[in-house]
Amino acid sequence: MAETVRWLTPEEQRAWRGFVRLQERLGGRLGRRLQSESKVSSADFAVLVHLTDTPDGRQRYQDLARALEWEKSRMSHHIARMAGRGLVVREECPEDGRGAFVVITDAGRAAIEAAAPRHVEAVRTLFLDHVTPAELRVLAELSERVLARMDEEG
Amino acid sequence: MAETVRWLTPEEQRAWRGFVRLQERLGGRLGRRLQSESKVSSADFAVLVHLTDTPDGRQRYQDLARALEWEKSRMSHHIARMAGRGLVVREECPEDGRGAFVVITDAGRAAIEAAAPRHVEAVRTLFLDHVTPAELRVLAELSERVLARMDEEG
DNA sequence: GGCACATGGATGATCCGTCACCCATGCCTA
DNA sequence: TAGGCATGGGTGACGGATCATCCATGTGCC
Repeated sequence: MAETVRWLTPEEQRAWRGFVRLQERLGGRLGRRLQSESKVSSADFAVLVHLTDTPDGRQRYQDLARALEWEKSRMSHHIARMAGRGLVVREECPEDGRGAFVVITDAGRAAIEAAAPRHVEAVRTLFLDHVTPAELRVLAELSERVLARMDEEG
Repeated sequence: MAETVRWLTPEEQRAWRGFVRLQERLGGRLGRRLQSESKVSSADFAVLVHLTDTPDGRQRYQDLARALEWEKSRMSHHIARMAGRGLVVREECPEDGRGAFVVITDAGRAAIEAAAPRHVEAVRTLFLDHVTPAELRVLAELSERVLARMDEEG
């Protein structure tokens, strides 16, 4: 029971706390803006973006789940809610009796087309406008490196 | 309706997406570790940290809410749950009939003392170990600047 | 004192995410 | 072809966060 805890140094604390707070507050604001301006949540938005990335606006549950790094359970629940609001529909998969597709509807397309410009604008005014290109590069590299480590470890 | 949306450049996308993902996955892992190893959530942990920062382990709901940047409603619900698990107790405030204190219990102290070393260790191995001091400085400055802007605007 | 308004907190509804588990289909091998 | 495991997805219960609303107490002002 060697009590050798390496507590955070002041600089480490400053960076870590700042990062955590930034994440919380930025995420909160962006989500609330999206919701109130366009009636879609951040999660809805992410799904719709991925669906519009494919030519026919259709994707397998699992592919979507992998792309967004969501659990299949979350995907299932979330798609059910989105389907309830008419943003997407569920479709059976002919080739694989187990599988299913998520397909964006016209209403879904309308929703994301309305939401996207406002969302991008919000990301700019809340975040990007206050960060230099050099800082942005550091942030990107750092994020990718840490994410890669997490992938390796599992 | 001038359609002049300034979409994100590739570098902006890279940084923004990386940042968002990092936040999601890091937060997820840390939370799950805390929960499974020590039976407290990230939110519990934050509350307990702030309580142990005061000499007698007691703080007003509202002060706690301001320190953590939580809504009073969230604080109320969360403290109720923590009280149910015996980590804190609620106490009436003699000077102000409306107010109340949150007080950490022995079980609460035990919980955070058990959780803190593991949590710090996890923050190190998952994040700090893969970030240079220079990057950390950039991250701290950037976070504080953006947070300050958000404060100004309201 | 009596009114309006502010403050501190509680509550119930609703949405979201996770966990544990279930079920059906597909696949592979004995 | 039967048994067993893997895969794709669904479900219910629960903890968690937010919103709108409510209630009691405090405060300022006429």
